[in-house]
Amino acid sequence: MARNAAAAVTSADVARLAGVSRATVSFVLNDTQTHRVSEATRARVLAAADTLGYVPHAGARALRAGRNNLVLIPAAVSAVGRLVSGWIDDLHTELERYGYTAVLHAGRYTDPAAAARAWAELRPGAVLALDGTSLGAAGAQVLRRAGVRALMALAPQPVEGVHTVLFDDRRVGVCAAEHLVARGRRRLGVVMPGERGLSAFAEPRLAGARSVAARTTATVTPLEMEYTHASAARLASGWAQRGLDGVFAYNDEYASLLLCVFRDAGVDVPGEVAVVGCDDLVTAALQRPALTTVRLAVPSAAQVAAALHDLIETGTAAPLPAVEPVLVRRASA
Amino acid sequence: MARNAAAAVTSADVARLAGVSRATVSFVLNDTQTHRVSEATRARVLAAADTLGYVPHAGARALRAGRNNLVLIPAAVSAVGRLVSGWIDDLHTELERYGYTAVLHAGRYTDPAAAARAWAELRPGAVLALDGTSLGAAGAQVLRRAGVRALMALAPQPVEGVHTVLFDDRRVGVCAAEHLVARGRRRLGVVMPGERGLSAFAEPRLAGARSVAARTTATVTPLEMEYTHASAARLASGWAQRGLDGVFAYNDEYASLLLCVFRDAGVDVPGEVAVVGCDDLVTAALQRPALTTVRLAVPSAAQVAAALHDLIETGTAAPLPAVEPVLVRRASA
DNA sequence: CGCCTTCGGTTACTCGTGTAAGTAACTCGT
DNA sequence: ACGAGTTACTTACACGAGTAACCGAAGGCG
Repeated sequence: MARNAAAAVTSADVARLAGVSRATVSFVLNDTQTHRVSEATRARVLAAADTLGYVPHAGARALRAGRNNLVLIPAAVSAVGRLVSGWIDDLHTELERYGYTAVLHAGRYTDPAAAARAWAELRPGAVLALDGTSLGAAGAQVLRRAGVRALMALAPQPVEGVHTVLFDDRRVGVCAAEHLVARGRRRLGVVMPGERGLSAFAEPRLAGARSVAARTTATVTPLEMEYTHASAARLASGWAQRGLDGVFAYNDEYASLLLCVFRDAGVDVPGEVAVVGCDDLVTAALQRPALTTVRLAVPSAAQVAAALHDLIETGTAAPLPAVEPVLVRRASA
Repeated sequence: MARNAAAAVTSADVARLAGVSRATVSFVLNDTQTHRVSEATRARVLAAADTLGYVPHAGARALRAGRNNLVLIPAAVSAVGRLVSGWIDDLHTELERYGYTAVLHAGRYTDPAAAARAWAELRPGAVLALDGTSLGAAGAQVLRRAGVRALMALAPQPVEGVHTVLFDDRRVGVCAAEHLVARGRRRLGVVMPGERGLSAFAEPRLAGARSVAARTTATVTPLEMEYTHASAARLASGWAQRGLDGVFAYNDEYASLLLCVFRDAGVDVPGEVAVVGCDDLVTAALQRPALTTVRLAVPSAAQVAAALHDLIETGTAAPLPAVEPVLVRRASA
């Protein structure tokens, strides 16, 4: 296998084989309208490119054009729940329609500025941050200076220089906690998941629940929990002495896990403890007891793709509707 | 907001501000050992880079160096189950240690060659395909010609030019079907999920189950199913007239969904129908009845990262152990 | 004083593309 | 027959970064 010998094939190779100049190759392959090429040479060029297996160099193209067609979505895969995974796939498809290449990247960075620098190196056309904290005003400035045209983020309040889709995780916590309080619960637990990348969502949800407690007679206790049977079982086994009568379980997956270990430990739901999840996953309605949950209405992938395209092309886009948490009441709370 | 005016800051800007040549900037920022720079100017350069918020242009660097530090993982997010999502995050971290930037990308391509071309445009240092079909010999050649150094894939048999980790989804189907047959089941159903990107896994699993049927008295019926309550309920409601006594449910998530709708429809598990999942997720053991499943032992993220690094640097790497399916027996089958 | 090193820097070329500007050949209208 | 216009292509440069080769000044040594 002549790996090193077989250097990457460039448009110059295609030009040589087709017996034309490199410029002509470029005109043909990009279908440039301002220049005409005879059908004969056009065919020769296409044939040459095909036999050589020519693929343009995105880096070189980005260098020349000053931007590329990447859309970077910084997010840890495990932080992408079932709720958004389908949505992200749809977004891929929508963006492809505009000619963009969507890409997911989950680095483990010490601070937001370092993360922004790493993203900026790729010179993406757009950056779409799904959590509220990873793209702040400072990071936005770094990316802008690096020539990134479109910055979009889900965030609790408008960020300077970023097209913000308003979404406050605190309101999720408020929504869940208010429901629990309305159902007569006073000693609330809030699950804090251990998985990577989730604290950015979990912390504000906890804060939201606390704000509800502050204006009522309720109390809030954070409950550290890994997404493992052992960790959940540990929580359930010592449940009696905690004396909690309501739990907001971060999301439906954690909630389902809790329902299982509560059942095994003989803790009655919703009798002894009411449970609220989040995301309204397919399985939520199928749990026994059926899971009360918070549904999040996210703008459609098509809307987001269109907005990103506008941002890249014109620098501005119509504001997108805010994400509203809606309580879906079922049997568990 | 002076978006267009504020052109991207380059190393030339840094050089100007620091009062040195661009070469010196490059030597300082890359800490080049072969050239010495006085402490004074080194400090000036670093300060200038910092105040300007300079970030190198990955494309330009890739152009010059002939390769970049990207590791491309082509996979749809929704096809990445809970099983591998944590693994992929770990892989991100491990690769970062070597200085690589891992990136996930899920395009919807008409054929594998088109997909390979799209990936090749980015000129990644490595491509890691997690499903057996997306990276064939033809795609490998395209990528090789584009200068991609490391190609790695999970595949049922060695692929020309690709560092293959042997993993045959058919064996998953065999493993599940053999267990069902051993438990006395003869009329088997195999769930074929509707989600994007899953057919690459589901088809061979079905084939594996069929091969078991072929050498026994059992029959196999494919069951089209979406990951929705409605689709699952439809399957459960017409269950009696199908006359099936065993199901391999593709994975644990589909299996859990099935268990729920079977329970609601009054279909007894495992009495009337035995159910086998796959992946051995956290929730599998917690289902009622506890879910029998197939566990897949994947090489560690650290092992894979090391192998990719070796491939990029030296062109060869030690073979990784094959992925073995292991049946985990519980109550549902 | 002449010659060799070392230090600290610069100049100049390269990577692969896209495109503005230029050019050679051919057609056409009067 | 000759400028004008059209067609079909080429030449030349820019994008941002890395680095081999070069270069002047200072220091060391006989």
